[in-house]
Amino acid sequence: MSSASDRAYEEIRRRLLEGDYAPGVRLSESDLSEVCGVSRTPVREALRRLALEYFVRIEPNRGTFVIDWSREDIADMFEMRSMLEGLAARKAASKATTQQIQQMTDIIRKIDDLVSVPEENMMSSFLLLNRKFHDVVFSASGSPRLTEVISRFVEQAVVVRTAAKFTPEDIFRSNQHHKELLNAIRMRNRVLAETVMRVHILAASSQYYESYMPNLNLEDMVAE
Amino acid sequence: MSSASDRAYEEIRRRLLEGDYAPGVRLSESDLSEVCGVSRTPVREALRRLALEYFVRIEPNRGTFVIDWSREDIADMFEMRSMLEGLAARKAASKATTQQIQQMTDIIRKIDDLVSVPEENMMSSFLLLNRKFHDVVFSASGSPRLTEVISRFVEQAVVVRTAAKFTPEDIFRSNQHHKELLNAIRMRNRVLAETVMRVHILAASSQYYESYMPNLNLEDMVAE
DNA sequence: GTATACATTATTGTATACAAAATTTCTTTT
DNA sequence: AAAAGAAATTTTGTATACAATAATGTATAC
Repeated sequence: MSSASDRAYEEIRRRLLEGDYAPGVRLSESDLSEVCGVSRTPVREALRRLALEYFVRIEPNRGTFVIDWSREDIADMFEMRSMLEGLAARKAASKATTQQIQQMTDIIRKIDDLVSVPEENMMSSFLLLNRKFHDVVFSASGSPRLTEVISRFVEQAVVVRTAAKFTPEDIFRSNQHHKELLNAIRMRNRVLAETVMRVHILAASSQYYESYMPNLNLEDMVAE
Repeated sequence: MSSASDRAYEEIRRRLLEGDYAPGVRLSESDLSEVCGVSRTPVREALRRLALEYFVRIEPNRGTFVIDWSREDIADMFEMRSMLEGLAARKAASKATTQQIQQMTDIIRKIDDLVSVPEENMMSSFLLLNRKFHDVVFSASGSPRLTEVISRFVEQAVVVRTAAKFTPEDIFRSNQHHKELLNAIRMRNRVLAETVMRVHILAASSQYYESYMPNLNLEDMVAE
Protein backbone atom coordinates (compact mmCIF):
# COMPACT_ATOMS: atom_id res chain seq x y z
CA MET A 1 0.00 0.00 0.00
CA SER A 2 1.40 3.34 -1.02
CA SER A 3 1.09 6.58 0.90
CA ALA A 4 -0.72 9.68 -0.31
CA SER A 5 2.62 11.38 -0.77
CA ASP A 6 3.84 8.53 -2.97
CA ARG A 7 0.69 8.56 -5.06
CA ALA A 8 0.95 12.31 -5.59
CA TYR A 9 4.60 11.89 -6.56
CA GLU A 10 3.83 9.13 -9.06
CA GLU A 11 0.93 11.00 -10.59
CA ILE A 12 2.72 14.32 -11.03
CA ARG A 13 5.84 12.59 -12.31
CA ARG A 14 3.82 10.62 -14.83
CA ARG A 15 2.16 13.78 -16.09
CA LEU A 16 5.50 15.54 -16.41
CA LEU A 17 6.91 12.62 -18.39
CA GLU A 18 3.86 12.51 -20.63
CA GLY A 19 4.52 16.17 -21.35
CA ASP A 20 1.19 17.36 -19.98
CA TYR A 21 2.77 20.50 -18.62
CA ALA A 22 4.91 22.80 -20.75
CA PRO A 23 8.39 23.76 -19.52
CA GLY A 24 8.36 26.90 -17.41
CA VAL A 25 4.70 26.56 -16.53
CA ARG A 26 3.60 27.09 -12.96
CA LEU A 27 2.13 24.19 -11.03
CA SER A 28 -0.55 25.18 -8.54
CA GLU A 29 -0.55 23.13 -5.36
CA SER A 30 -4.32 23.20 -4.94
CA ASP A 31 -4.87 22.15 -8.56
CA LEU A 32 -2.49 19.23 -8.14
CA SER A 33 -4.10 18.21 -4.86
CA GLU A 34 -7.45 18.00 -6.65
CA VAL A 35 -5.97 16.08 -9.55
CA CYS A 36 -4.17 13.62 -7.27
CA GLY A 37 -7.06 13.27 -4.86
CA VAL A 38 -4.99 14.11 -1.80
CA SER A 39 -4.54 17.24 0.29
CA ARG A 40 -1.93 19.88 -0.29
CA THR A 41 0.46 18.55 2.34
CA PRO A 42 1.52 15.38 0.48
CA VAL A 43 1.48 17.33 -2.79
CA ARG A 44 4.03 19.72 -1.36
CA GLU A 45 6.17 16.79 -0.28
CA ALA A 46 5.94 15.26 -3.74
CA LEU A 47 6.97 18.56 -5.34
CA ARG A 48 10.05 18.82 -3.13
CA ARG A 49 11.05 15.31 -4.19
CA LEU A 50 10.53 16.16 -7.84
CA ALA A 51 12.62 19.30 -7.37
CA LEU A 52 15.60 17.31 -6.18
CA GLU A 53 15.20 14.96 -9.12
CA TYR A 54 15.31 17.98 -11.43
CA PHE A 55 11.75 17.69 -12.70
CA VAL A 56 10.61 21.02 -11.28
CA ARG A 57 12.11 24.13 -9.76
CA ILE A 58 10.73 25.73 -6.60
CA GLU A 59 10.92 29.46 -5.98
CA PRO A 60 10.25 30.37 -2.34
CA ASN A 61 6.93 32.13 -1.82
CA ARG A 62 6.34 32.09 -5.56
CA GLY A 63 5.56 28.55 -6.51
CA THR A 64 6.70 25.48 -8.40
CA PHE A 65 7.61 25.58 -12.08
CA VAL A 66 8.30 22.88 -14.66
CA ILE A 67 12.03 22.91 -15.35
CA ASP A 68 13.05 24.18 -18.74
CA TRP A 69 16.37 22.66 -19.68
CA SER A 70 18.80 24.63 -21.76
CA ARG A 71 21.02 22.74 -24.21
CA GLU A 72 23.93 23.39 -21.87
CA ASP A 73 22.06 22.02 -18.88
CA ILE A 74 21.26 18.82 -20.71
CA ALA A 75 24.83 18.38 -21.92
CA ASP A 76 26.07 18.95 -18.38
CA MET A 77 23.75 16.39 -16.88
CA PHE A 78 24.87 13.75 -19.37
CA GLU A 79 28.49 14.66 -18.79
CA MET A 80 28.11 14.24 -15.04
CA ARG A 81 26.35 10.96 -15.57
CA SER A 82 29.19 9.77 -17.80
CA MET A 83 31.70 10.53 -15.06
CA LEU A 84 29.75 8.78 -12.33
CA GLU A 85 28.69 5.77 -14.37
CA GLY A 86 32.26 5.54 -15.62
CA LEU A 87 33.38 5.35 -12.02
CA ALA A 88 30.82 2.63 -11.37
CA ALA A 89 32.09 0.65 -14.36
CA ARG A 90 35.69 1.01 -13.19
CA LYS A 91 34.81 -0.33 -9.77
CA ALA A 92 32.74 -3.09 -11.33
CA ALA A 93 35.80 -4.16 -13.32
CA SER A 94 37.52 -4.85 -10.00
CA LYS A 95 34.70 -6.45 -8.14
CA ALA A 96 32.17 -8.06 -10.47
CA THR A 97 31.40 -11.67 -9.54
CA THR A 98 31.09 -14.44 -12.12
CA GLN A 99 27.39 -14.45 -11.33
CA GLN A 100 27.05 -10.77 -12.17
CA ILE A 101 29.06 -11.25 -15.34
CA GLN A 102 26.68 -14.05 -16.28
CA GLN A 103 23.69 -11.77 -15.66
CA MET A 104 25.15 -9.13 -17.95
CA THR A 105 25.78 -11.75 -20.62
CA ASP A 106 22.18 -12.89 -20.43
CA ILE A 107 20.79 -9.37 -20.73
CA ILE A 108 23.03 -8.61 -23.72
CA ARG A 109 21.75 -11.75 -25.43
CA LYS A 110 18.15 -10.79 -24.77
CA ILE A 111 18.69 -7.35 -26.27
CA ASP A 112 20.32 -8.98 -29.30
CA ASP A 113 17.25 -11.18 -29.71
CA LEU A 114 15.09 -8.10 -29.49
CA VAL A 115 16.93 -6.48 -32.40
CA SER A 116 16.96 -9.58 -34.58
CA VAL A 117 13.26 -10.33 -34.03
CA PRO A 118 11.54 -6.94 -33.85
CA GLU A 119 8.31 -6.91 -31.88
CA GLU A 120 5.56 -4.45 -31.21
CA ASN A 121 6.69 -3.21 -27.79
CA MET A 122 10.39 -3.57 -28.54
CA MET A 123 11.09 -0.13 -27.13
CA SER A 124 9.73 -0.72 -23.65
CA SER A 125 11.39 -4.13 -23.53
CA PHE A 126 14.71 -2.55 -24.38
CA LEU A 127 14.32 0.20 -21.81
CA LEU A 128 13.65 -2.42 -19.14
CA LEU A 129 16.58 -4.64 -20.14
CA ASN A 130 18.89 -1.67 -20.53
CA ARG A 131 17.99 -0.42 -17.09
CA LYS A 132 18.59 -3.90 -15.71
CA PHE A 133 22.02 -4.08 -17.34
CA HIS A 134 23.10 -0.80 -15.82
CA ASP A 135 21.70 -1.87 -12.47
CA VAL A 136 23.89 -4.97 -12.56
CA VAL A 137 26.92 -2.79 -13.23
CA PHE A 138 25.95 -0.55 -10.32
CA SER A 139 25.55 -3.42 -7.91
CA ALA A 140 28.79 -4.93 -9.21
CA SER A 141 30.51 -1.68 -8.29
CA GLY A 142 29.77 -2.57 -4.69
CA SER A 143 28.91 1.03 -3.79
CA PRO A 144 25.33 1.57 -2.66
CA ARG A 145 25.89 5.33 -2.33
CA LEU A 146 27.20 5.58 -5.87
CA THR A 147 24.18 3.67 -7.13
CA GLU A 148 21.88 5.98 -5.22
CA VAL A 149 23.45 9.15 -6.54
CA ILE A 150 23.48 7.95 -10.12
CA SER A 151 19.85 6.92 -9.86
CA ARG A 152 18.89 10.51 -9.21
CA PHE A 153 20.51 11.44 -12.51
CA VAL A 154 18.91 8.65 -14.45
CA GLU A 155 15.41 9.20 -13.10
CA GLN A 156 14.96 12.44 -14.93
CA ALA A 157 12.54 13.66 -17.54
CA VAL A 158 15.30 14.35 -20.05
CA VAL A 159 17.01 11.00 -19.68
CA VAL A 160 13.85 8.95 -19.73
CA ARG A 161 12.48 10.77 -22.74
CA THR A 162 15.79 10.55 -24.59
CA ALA A 163 15.90 6.81 -24.15
CA ALA A 164 12.38 6.57 -25.51
CA LYS A 165 13.54 8.07 -28.81
CA PHE A 166 15.95 5.25 -29.65
CA THR A 167 15.71 3.60 -33.06
CA PRO A 168 16.53 -0.09 -33.67
CA GLU A 169 19.94 1.00 -34.96
CA ASP A 170 20.53 2.96 -31.77
CA ILE A 171 19.65 -0.12 -29.76
CA PHE A 172 22.09 -2.23 -31.75
CA ARG A 173 24.89 0.26 -31.24
CA SER A 174 24.04 0.61 -27.57
CA ASN A 175 24.28 -3.15 -27.12
CA GLN A 176 27.65 -3.18 -28.86
CA HIS A 177 28.82 -0.86 -26.09
CA HIS A 178 27.39 -3.27 -23.56
CA LYS A 179 29.46 -6.06 -25.10
CA GLU A 180 32.63 -3.99 -25.02
CA LEU A 181 31.95 -3.11 -21.42
CA LEU A 182 31.34 -6.72 -20.48
CA ASN A 183 34.63 -7.71 -22.10
CA ALA A 184 36.48 -4.98 -20.24
CA ILE A 185 34.99 -6.11 -16.95
CA ARG A 186 35.77 -9.77 -17.64
CA MET A 187 39.35 -8.81 -18.43
CA ARG A 188 39.42 -6.73 -15.22
CA ASN A 189 40.55 -3.80 -17.32
CA ARG A 190 39.47 -0.89 -15.15
CA VAL A 191 40.47 1.96 -17.42
CA LEU A 192 38.85 0.37 -20.45
CA ALA A 193 35.63 -0.33 -18.56
CA GLU A 194 35.46 3.26 -17.36
CA THR A 195 36.14 4.70 -20.79
CA VAL A 196 33.69 2.46 -22.60
CA MET A 197 30.98 3.45 -20.15
CA ARG A 198 31.70 7.11 -20.69
CA VAL A 199 31.47 6.65 -24.44
CA HIS A 200 28.24 4.75 -23.96
CA ILE A 201 26.59 7.56 -21.99
CA LEU A 202 27.91 10.38 -24.15
CA ALA A 203 26.73 8.56 -27.27
CA ALA A 204 23.24 8.42 -25.80
CA SER A 205 23.57 12.10 -25.06
CA SER A 206 24.39 12.89 -28.69
CA GLN A 207 21.35 10.81 -29.61
CA TYR A 208 19.38 13.39 -27.73
CA TYR A 209 20.71 16.25 -29.79
CA GLU A 210 20.11 14.40 -33.03
CA SER A 211 16.51 13.57 -32.27
CA TYR A 212 15.51 16.79 -30.57
CA MET A 213 17.66 19.34 -32.40
CA PRO A 214 18.10 18.05 -35.93
CA ASN A 215 19.57 21.22 -37.44
CA LEU A 216 22.28 21.75 -34.94
CA ASN A 217 25.07 24.14 -35.70
CA LEU A 218 28.51 22.57 -35.73
CA GLU A 219 30.03 25.86 -34.61
CA ASP A 220 28.40 25.41 -31.23
CA MET A 221 30.19 22.16 -30.59
CA VAL A 222 33.72 23.45 -30.98
CA ALA A 223 34.15 25.06 -27.57
CA GLU A 224 33.37 23.10 -24.43
CA MET B 1 13.69 37.50 6.68
CA SER B 2 13.97 33.74 6.71
CA SER B 3 11.09 31.31 6.74
CA ALA B 4 10.30 28.89 9.56
CA SER B 5 11.40 26.05 7.33
CA ASP B 6 14.77 27.71 6.73
CA ARG B 7 15.29 28.37 10.40
CA ALA B 8 14.47 24.76 11.27
CA TYR B 9 16.88 23.59 8.58
CA GLU B 10 19.70 25.82 9.82
CA GLU B 11 19.16 24.86 13.44
CA ILE B 12 19.03 21.10 12.89
CA ARG B 13 21.96 21.22 10.49
CA ARG B 14 24.01 23.18 13.00
CA ARG B 15 23.27 20.66 15.71
CA LEU B 16 24.20 17.78 13.44
CA LEU B 17 27.52 19.44 12.57
CA GLU B 18 28.23 20.16 16.24
CA GLY B 19 27.77 16.47 16.85
CA ASP B 20 24.85 16.92 19.24
CA TYR B 21 23.18 13.80 17.94
CA ALA B 22 24.98 10.47 17.69
CA PRO B 23 24.96 8.59 14.37
CA GLY B 24 22.03 6.23 14.07
CA VAL B 25 19.96 8.08 16.64
CA ARG B 26 16.33 8.79 15.92
CA LEU B 27 15.19 12.38 15.57
CA SER B 28 11.67 13.02 16.84
CA GLU B 29 9.74 15.57 14.81
CA SER B 30 7.88 16.98 17.81
CA ASP B 31 11.10 17.32 19.81
CA LEU B 32 12.75 19.20 16.96
CA SER B 33 9.72 21.44 16.49
CA GLU B 34 9.97 22.45 20.16
CA VAL B 35 13.72 23.02 19.88
CA CYS B 36 13.38 25.09 16.71
CA GLY B 37 10.34 26.98 17.90
CA VAL B 38 8.26 26.11 14.85
CA SER B 39 5.53 23.61 14.13
CA ARG B 40 6.09 20.12 12.79
CA THR B 41 5.29 21.04 9.19
CA PRO B 42 8.43 23.12 8.50
CA VAL B 43 10.48 20.65 10.57
CA ARG B 44 9.42 17.88 8.24
CA GLU B 45 10.41 19.98 5.25
CA ALA B 46 13.79 20.68 6.81
CA LEU B 47 14.34 16.97 7.45
CA ARG B 48 13.61 16.10 3.82
CA ARG B 49 16.17 18.67 2.72
CA LEU B 50 18.73 17.27 5.14
CA ALA B 51 18.00 13.80 3.85
CA LEU B 52 18.89 14.73 0.30
CA GLU B 53 22.08 16.35 1.55
CA TYR B 54 22.97 13.07 3.28
CA PHE B 55 22.75 14.38 6.84
CA VAL B 56 19.89 12.10 7.82
CA ARG B 57 18.07 9.07 6.51
CA ILE B 58 14.27 8.83 6.48
CA GLU B 59 12.46 5.51 6.85
CA PRO B 60 8.79 5.74 5.86
CA ASN B 61 6.42 5.46 8.81
CA ARG B 62 9.36 4.89 11.11
CA GLY B 63 11.15 8.18 11.42
CA THR B 64 14.31 10.12 10.70
CA PHE B 65 17.73 8.88 11.78
CA VAL B 66 21.15 10.50 11.87
CA ILE B 67 23.18 8.95 9.05
CA ASP B 68 25.94 6.65 10.15
CA TRP B 69 28.59 6.56 7.45
CA SER B 70 30.54 3.40 6.87
CA ARG B 71 34.15 3.71 5.76
CA GLU B 72 33.11 2.58 2.32
CA ASP B 73 30.36 5.18 2.12
CA ILE B 74 32.78 7.95 2.96
CA ALA B 75 35.35 6.75 0.46
CA ASP B 76 32.63 6.56 -2.19
CA MET B 77 31.41 10.07 -1.54
CA PHE B 78 34.92 11.48 -1.87
CA GLU B 79 35.50 9.44 -5.01
CA MET B 80 32.34 10.79 -6.59
CA ARG B 81 33.33 14.29 -5.58
CA SER B 82 36.75 13.80 -7.16
CA MET B 83 35.12 12.80 -10.44
CA LEU B 84 32.71 15.72 -10.54
CA GLU B 85 35.13 18.36 -9.30
CA GLY B 86 37.67 16.96 -11.77
CA LEU B 87 35.13 17.53 -14.51
CA ALA B 88 34.60 21.09 -13.28
CA ALA B 89 38.36 21.71 -13.33
CA ARG B 90 38.63 20.33 -16.85
CA LYS B 91 35.90 22.65 -18.08
CA ALA B 92 37.44 25.55 -16.18
CA ALA B 93 40.72 24.94 -18.03
CA SER B 94 38.82 25.65 -21.26
CA LYS B 95 36.74 28.56 -20.14
CA ALA B 96 38.33 30.44 -17.25
CA THR B 97 38.59 34.18 -17.88
CA THR B 98 41.66 36.22 -16.97
CA GLN B 99 39.57 37.76 -14.23
CA GLN B 100 38.78 34.39 -12.70
CA ILE B 101 42.43 33.36 -12.96
CA GLN B 102 43.31 36.55 -11.12
CA GLN B 103 40.79 35.75 -8.40
CA MET B 104 42.32 32.30 -7.92
CA THR B 105 45.77 33.83 -7.74
CA ASP B 106 44.64 36.24 -5.05
CA ILE B 107 43.06 33.53 -2.94
CA ILE B 108 46.16 31.35 -3.20
CA ARG B 109 48.27 34.26 -2.00
CA LYS B 110 45.96 34.88 0.94
CA ILE B 111 46.16 31.25 1.99
CA ASP B 112 49.94 31.42 1.72
CA ASP B 113 49.93 34.44 4.02
CA LEU B 114 47.74 32.53 6.43
CA VAL B 115 50.31 29.72 6.66
CA SER B 116 53.33 32.02 7.01
CA VAL B 117 51.72 34.17 9.69
CA PRO B 118 49.62 31.79 11.81
CA GLU B 119 46.69 33.43 13.57
CA GLU B 120 44.14 32.36 16.11
CA ASN B 121 41.24 31.60 13.78
CA MET B 122 43.44 30.38 10.94
CA MET B 123 41.25 27.33 10.43
CA SER B 124 38.00 29.15 9.77
CA SER B 125 39.81 31.65 7.53
CA PHE B 126 41.25 28.80 5.50
CA LEU B 127 37.89 27.06 5.19
CA LEU B 128 36.37 30.25 3.86
CA LEU B 129 39.16 30.94 1.38
CA ASN B 130 39.28 27.33 0.29
CA ARG B 131 35.57 27.31 -0.36
CA LYS B 132 35.93 30.54 -2.31
CA PHE B 133 38.70 29.06 -4.44
CA HIS B 134 36.63 26.05 -5.36
CA ASP B 135 33.64 28.29 -6.06
CA VAL B 136 35.73 30.25 -8.56
CA VAL B 137 36.67 26.99 -10.28
CA PHE B 138 32.99 26.00 -10.39
CA SER B 139 31.86 29.28 -11.86
CA ALA B 140 34.79 29.14 -14.29
CA SER B 141 33.47 25.78 -15.48
CA GLY B 142 30.47 27.66 -16.81
CA SER B 143 28.04 24.93 -15.71
CA PRO B 144 25.49 26.04 -13.11
CA ARG B 145 24.05 22.53 -12.92
CA LEU B 146 27.44 21.02 -12.23
CA THR B 147 28.05 23.58 -9.49
CA GLU B 148 24.68 22.77 -7.97
CA VAL B 149 25.22 19.02 -7.92
CA ILE B 150 28.72 19.29 -6.47
CA SER B 151 27.46 21.64 -3.77
CA ARG B 152 25.19 18.92 -2.48
CA PHE B 153 28.23 16.70 -2.03
CA VAL B 154 30.30 19.36 -0.36
CA GLU B 155 27.61 20.53 2.05
CA GLN B 156 27.79 17.38 4.11
CA ALA B 157 28.60 16.59 7.69
CA VAL B 158 31.53 14.38 6.74
CA VAL B 159 33.13 16.82 4.32
CA VAL B 160 32.71 19.84 6.54
CA ARG B 161 34.03 18.03 9.58
CA THR B 162 36.96 16.55 7.66
CA ALA B 163 38.02 19.99 6.49
CA ALA B 164 37.90 21.24 10.05
CA LYS B 165 40.56 18.70 11.04
CA PHE B 166 43.25 20.15 8.77
CA THR B 167 46.65 20.94 10.28
CA PRO B 168 48.86 23.82 9.06
CA GLU B 169 50.87 21.28 7.06
CA ASP B 170 47.68 20.03 5.43
CA ILE B 171 46.78 23.58 4.50
CA PHE B 172 50.20 24.12 2.95
CA ARG B 173 49.91 20.95 0.90
CA SER B 174 46.37 21.79 -0.10
CA ASN B 175 47.48 25.18 -1.36
CA GLN B 176 50.28 23.56 -3.37
CA HIS B 177 47.54 21.67 -5.19
CA HIS B 178 45.75 24.94 -5.76
CA LYS B 179 48.88 26.34 -7.37
CA GLU B 180 49.28 23.33 -9.62
CA LEU B 181 45.66 23.59 -10.61
CA LEU B 182 45.97 27.28 -11.35
CA ASN B 183 48.97 26.59 -13.57
CA ALA B 184 47.13 23.86 -15.42
CA ILE B 185 44.18 26.18 -16.02
CA ARG B 186 46.42 29.03 -17.16
CA MET B 187 48.13 26.65 -19.57
CA ARG B 188 44.69 25.48 -20.75
CA ASN B 189 45.80 21.95 -20.00
CA ARG B 190 42.47 20.21 -19.50
CA VAL B 191 43.72 16.76 -18.61
CA LEU B 192 46.23 18.12 -16.12
CA ALA B 193 43.64 20.36 -14.48
CA GLU B 194 41.24 17.45 -14.12
CA THR B 195 43.86 15.12 -12.70
CA VAL B 196 45.26 17.65 -10.25
CA MET B 197 41.79 18.31 -8.93
CA ARG B 198 41.16 14.61 -8.45
CA VAL B 199 44.38 14.26 -6.53
CA HIS B 200 43.42 17.30 -4.48
CA ILE B 201 40.09 15.83 -3.40
CA LEU B 202 41.37 12.30 -2.84
CA ALA B 203 44.22 13.66 -0.72
CA ALA B 204 41.67 15.44 1.46
CA SER B 205 39.82 12.14 1.65
CA SER B 206 42.90 10.33 2.91
CA GLN B 207 43.24 13.12 5.45
CA TYR B 208 39.95 11.92 6.78
CA TYR B 209 41.15 8.39 7.31
CA GLU B 210 44.34 9.54 8.98
CA SER B 211 42.59 11.77 11.46
CA TYR B 212 39.59 9.63 12.20
CA MET B 213 40.99 6.11 11.79
CA PRO B 214 44.62 6.24 12.82
CA ASN B 215 45.26 2.50 12.97
CA LEU B 216 44.03 1.62 9.56
CA ASN B 217 44.82 -1.73 8.09
CA LEU B 218 46.77 -1.60 4.82
CA GLU B 219 45.18 -4.86 3.75
CA ASP B 220 41.85 -3.10 3.38
CA MET B 221 43.24 -0.72 0.82
CA VAL B 222 44.49 -3.27 -1.66
CA ALA B 223 41.18 -4.07 -3.34
CA GLU B 224 38.96 -1.29 -4.59
C1' DG C 1 -2.93 58.56 -20.94
C1' DT C 2 0.32 56.97 -17.77
C1' DA C 3 1.92 56.03 -13.33
C1' DT C 4 1.47 55.26 -8.63
C1' DA C 5 -0.92 53.97 -4.51
C1' DC C 6 -4.27 51.17 -2.54
C1' DA C 7 -7.57 47.39 -2.20
C1' DT C 8 -8.66 42.79 -3.63
C1' DT C 9 -7.66 38.20 -4.78
C1' DA C 10 -5.08 34.18 -5.16
C1' DT C 11 -1.29 31.30 -3.69
C1' DT C 12 2.18 29.75 -0.79
C1' DG C 13 3.69 28.95 4.10
C1' DT C 14 2.60 27.43 8.85
C1' DA C 15 -0.05 25.69 12.71
C1' DT C 16 -3.18 22.60 14.54
C1' DA C 17 -6.26 18.69 14.64
C1' DC C 18 -7.08 14.18 13.37
C1' DA C 19 -5.95 9.39 11.25
C1' DA C 20 -2.92 5.61 10.64
C1' DA C 21 0.96 3.12 11.77
C1' DA C 22 4.53 1.47 14.71
C1' DT C 23 6.44 0.87 19.17
C1' DT C 24 6.00 -0.12 23.87
C1' DT C 25 3.85 -1.88 27.86
C1' DC C 26 1.06 -4.83 30.18
C1' DT C 27 -1.65 -8.84 30.57
C1' DT C 28 -2.55 -13.54 29.75
C1' DT C 29 -1.41 -18.13 28.65
C1' DT C 30 1.46 -22.09 28.36
C1' DA D 1 9.43 -17.63 33.79
C1' DA D 2 9.05 -17.05 28.86
C1' DA D 3 6.37 -16.15 25.01
C1' DA D 4 2.50 -14.51 22.71
C1' DG D 5 -1.06 -11.37 22.21
C1' DA D 6 -3.69 -7.31 23.13
C1' DA D 7 -4.26 -2.70 24.87
C1' DA D 8 -2.09 1.71 25.43
C1' DT D 9 1.02 5.05 23.98
C1' DT D 10 3.89 7.33 21.04
C1' DT D 11 5.13 8.84 16.46
C1' DT D 12 4.56 9.59 11.77
C1' DG D 13 1.29 10.81 7.95
C1' DT D 14 -2.59 13.63 6.19
C1' DA D 15 -6.27 17.02 6.14
C1' DT D 16 -7.90 21.38 7.19
C1' DA D 17 -7.80 26.04 8.87
C1' DC D 18 -5.42 30.18 9.27
C1' DA D 19 -1.47 33.59 8.36
C1' DA D 20 1.69 35.81 5.38
C1' DT D 21 3.20 36.96 1.05
C1' DA D 22 2.94 37.85 -3.77
C1' DA D 23 0.10 38.92 -7.87
C1' DT D 24 -3.68 41.37 -9.80
C1' DG D 25 -6.99 44.76 -10.53
C1' DT D 26 -8.84 49.37 -9.65
C1' DA D 27 -9.04 54.00 -8.58
C1' DT D 28 -6.99 58.35 -8.25
C1' DA D 29 -3.56 61.93 -9.12
C1' DC D 30 -0.71 64.18 -12.30
